[in-house]
Amino acid sequence: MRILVVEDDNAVAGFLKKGLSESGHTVDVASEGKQGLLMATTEQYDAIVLDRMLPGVDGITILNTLRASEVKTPVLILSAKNNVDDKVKGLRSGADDYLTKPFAFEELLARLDILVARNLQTDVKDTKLRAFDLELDLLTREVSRGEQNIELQSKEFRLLEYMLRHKGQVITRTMLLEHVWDYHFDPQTNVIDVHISRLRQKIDKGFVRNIIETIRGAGYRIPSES
Amino acid sequence: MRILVVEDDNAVAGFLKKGLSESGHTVDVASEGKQGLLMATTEQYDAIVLDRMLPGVDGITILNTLRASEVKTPVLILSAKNNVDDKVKGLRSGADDYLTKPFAFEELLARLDILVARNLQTDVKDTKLRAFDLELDLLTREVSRGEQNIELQSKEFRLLEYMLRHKGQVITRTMLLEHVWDYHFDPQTNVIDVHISRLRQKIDKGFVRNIIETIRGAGYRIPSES
DNA sequence: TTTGAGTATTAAATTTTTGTCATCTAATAC
DNA sequence: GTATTAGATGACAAAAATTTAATACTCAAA
Repeated sequence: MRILVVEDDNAVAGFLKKGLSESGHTVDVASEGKQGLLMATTEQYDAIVLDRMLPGVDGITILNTLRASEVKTPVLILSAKNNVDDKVKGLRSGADDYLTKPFAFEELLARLDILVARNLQTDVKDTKLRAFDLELDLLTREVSRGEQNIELQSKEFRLLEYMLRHKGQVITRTMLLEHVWDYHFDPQTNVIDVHISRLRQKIDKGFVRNIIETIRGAGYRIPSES
Repeated sequence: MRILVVEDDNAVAGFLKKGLSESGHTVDVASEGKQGLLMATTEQYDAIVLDRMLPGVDGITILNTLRASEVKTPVLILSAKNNVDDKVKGLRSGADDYLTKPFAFEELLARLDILVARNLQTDVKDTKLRAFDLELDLLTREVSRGEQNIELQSKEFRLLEYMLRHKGQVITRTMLLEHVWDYHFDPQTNVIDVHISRLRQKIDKGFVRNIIETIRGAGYRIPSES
């Protein structure tokens, strides 16, 4: 479990790092707000422990910025302020928990565990696959590119789903035959080429950026990002 | 938002009921552990506020029983005990939050809101529809009854999905024409009857309990429970 | 620049799915 | 008990999706 601690007080930061590490977690420490924000947005953490009072910025401001940029990592605020208004304000800003100093390390650990367990549960079920402005919703079976809705046949849908799940890698015809067609032999025809062609007519025709690339001599690919 | 308060101290219970009601919530109070357990398992709540110290039973015991019987309603434990071991024990038993008396009502409210919001998020993403031992997974498009896997055509799948989403109510042919076939007129044929028949062959044939009931003169129904 | 292998596209053939119709069965009212 | 109506089902027809096959295009090496 990977945890980011944003805390300027070296004593507290050290204490947290030591304790969390001993409990088997990986810990990164940011001693400054801006640095913490950067790390939180660029790296992937299971939870963030955020000090309320940081030099320069307020912890709440960081939290707001974080939530505004779609980062959903659970945040536990740590604060010396023990008055109700501050607590409520912290909780209402999108924090998932709020603990006042001094605190018992055991309690912090228990609370972090709960936050992470909850989040895992939720995380598991992202029902959408994406590439550029193309979106495929596994639940509703809707596919769209930009604003436009696209109707796909069931084979086309499965083909696109498989390719999106393997975004970034080269997908050979054999892979597609095995996993989309369930053929465990070579049908000696160009079924796949035909389906790729039809799929392209629907998702790439009229757009500048093509979703499906041809890798000559190997197969196809949907590039990872930009 | 519907909240169950399990609290033996009348003063506290009254305070909570008044405050939560004023914030627009519906509140039920149980002054005894056993009663609380019964209400929590038979009724549907958005959150439970559970006193740690109840006459007779311990709050933790109730919590354990609740979780053992698959009740996932978020629980906030309220306690006079402010020592770390107790807190940790409470949190580790499956509570979602732990607040010590005396507490500020505003903080309780903020914490309850977080719990409920979280839970709603999670709830939304249940990708399975069920009736008796029949299960339909919207994500993988797999349908099974008991141990057995069932292959459905896309129309059959949509038909079954619609019926499961309206489990318990009578489903008229007009409803099915509108929502599964997208016909906004009467095709004057028995398309639906034929599809129901085919669906039944797949999901009901060979089983004692039928999933799809005929409501003569009205339509069909999948009964709610047992 | 030419050539050939690899890929794209179109049209036709085939298979699968969906819909229609006629007949059979079951339920309810008379 | 019989008649009448609503629903169930099997066989066939229509429509739609998928596959094959023929042909055109593209890229890169000789």
